[in-house]
This record gives sequence, structure tokens and C-alpha cells, in this order.
Amino acid sequence: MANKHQRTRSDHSTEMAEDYVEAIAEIIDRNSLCRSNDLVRLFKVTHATVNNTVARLVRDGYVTTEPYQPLELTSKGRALARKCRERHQIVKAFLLAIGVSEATAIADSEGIEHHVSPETLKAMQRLLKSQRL
Amino acid sequence: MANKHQRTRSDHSTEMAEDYVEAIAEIIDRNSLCRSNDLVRLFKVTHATVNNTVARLVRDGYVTTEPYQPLELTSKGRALARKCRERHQIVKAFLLAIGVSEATAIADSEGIEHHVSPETLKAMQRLLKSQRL
DNA sequence: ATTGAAATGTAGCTTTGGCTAACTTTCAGC
DNA sequence: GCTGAAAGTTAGCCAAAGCTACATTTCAAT
Repeated sequence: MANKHQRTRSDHSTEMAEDYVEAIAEIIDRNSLCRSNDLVRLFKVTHATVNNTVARLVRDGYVTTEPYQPLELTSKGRALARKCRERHQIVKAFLLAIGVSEATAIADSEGIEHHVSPETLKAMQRLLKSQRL
Repeated sequence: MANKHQRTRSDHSTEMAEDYVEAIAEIIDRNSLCRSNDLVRLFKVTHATVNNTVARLVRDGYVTTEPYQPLELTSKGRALARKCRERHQIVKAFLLAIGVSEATAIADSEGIEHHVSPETLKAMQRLLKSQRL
């Protein structure tokens, strides 16, 4: 935790990385490969923007690319994706459990997931298991 | 909701506005006035950055300033601050209620508050009142 | 009244994450 | 095998949010 504020900027770029890596992993699961155009459609940004962002992911060691080839996750990327997917899943299930609608649970968990600490995640899991909701 | 993704960028600048306006309101409550240096200390950024950000808040109608004078909130700014404070309060109370420690509740609510829809907020309030946690 | 430290302002740089516009590559259908 | 549409790349622009460095203003203590 350390510096509650000041994290804002770098947190944001972490969120972007998490969102992209998570999305890439899911698309690969579903379609067996991920093209940058899939990200264009998903995130509703231009292909130029996707290119930019993916370049940063490559720079940071999450993704590898060859020109005109599908995107690949590094093991670092796969590890991050796994973590995010789990966390995301728990947050969404938790929101549903407290009585939020499917649509809202999907939308809110998208934003909330990046800000949930391990401790809070544990608390959510505990309540989910305990059936007290 | 509309465009789940694509909101990312503009959302981020909204978050910044919310954080600042909320902070300014709280500092005014506590100290009866808010100097930009208070924000420097709180957010742990340089005064140049605070200046930049406050200029945007002025541009967007949340704050008014006179050179070398304390910051003032407009009625629009006060309204936003009130809304954020309420929401923040509920999220923090909710985290505490599900068994998260004080320190984590403070840290996480800071990040989560911006991503909680009215519906989810209502669900949290309902559970808080129902004593089922 | 002077003055030096603290607060504030301004200029200009960087990275991130958007965009458009123009170009190149790939590949399916003919 | 050709070709046109779809996918991908590249260059260059903008705004936000950070920074450093330097200039100005305020104000408390002398």
C-alpha cells in the first residue's frame, strides 16, 4: 500500500495492461488465437491505439508479436492473466451474490477488480462460501 | 452504461476530478480553507502538478481561484464532493462490514468508489442496514 | 521596513493513451 | 494467379498528468 495516492498514474497503466492481457487470454481460449483486430472490436478503439498499447505490453514483457501474426502471451503475461481472471471472477460473483443485476455486475466488476486488494478479495471469497448473502 | 470499454480514458479524468474535489471539500471542512499546498501534501505530487490539475478543475467549473488565494468550490464542485463523499463513505463502511481491516478498507475504498454504480451502491446500503454481515 | 523561507505561478519536457490519414500485407473468391 | 477488402503498420497530432527548473508573491520574524 505505502503511498495511497501517487499511485494513481502508474496504477492506471497497470490497469490497462491487466485489461489487455486478460482479454487476450480469454480470446485465445475462445478462438485459439488472438488478432489485434479482436482487441479493436472489444475495446472499441482504433487499430492504431491497439498497436500502441500492444507495443507497450511487448516492451514490458507480457506479449510477443511478429508482424501480421496473432498475439502471443509470454509466461509473465499468462500469469498476470490468470491472476486477473480469478480476481475478476470473484468480484463479479460477489456482486451477483449481494443482489446486483447481471448487467451491472459485469460492468462494475470490470472497474472494481483493479482496486481490490488480496485482503478484500479474501473477505469476498469467505462470504461467498459462507452462503450468508 | 453503453460502452463498457472506451470509457477508460475519460473515466480516468473524472476520477481525478472526483478525488480532488472530495479532498478540497474535506480540507475546507477541517481547516476552514484549502490551499493548493494542502493538495501537494495529500496527493504527494509537486505543486506544478497540483496547479495543472486545479486549472482543469477551474476550466470544468468545479473550482474557482484567485492568484495566491485559497481554493474555492463552486456549487457544482460542492455537489460533486457531496456525492463522492457519500459514496466513498458507504463503500468504506461496507468493506469494514464484510470483515476487511480499517487500513485496507481505507485504501481499497479509495480506488473502488469511482467504479461503483448507483445500483451496486444501493445493494451495499441494503446489506449494511439489514445487519446480515 | 527588510528579508528569507515557504507558497504559488509559469515554462517546457515526458509518457500514456487516444485519434486520423496514408501505406502495406494478407488472403478469399473469382 | 489476380485482385479487392480486411487486417496490420507507421507517422504525426492532441490532451492528461506527471516532472524539473526558475520566477514571483506572501508573510512572519527581526
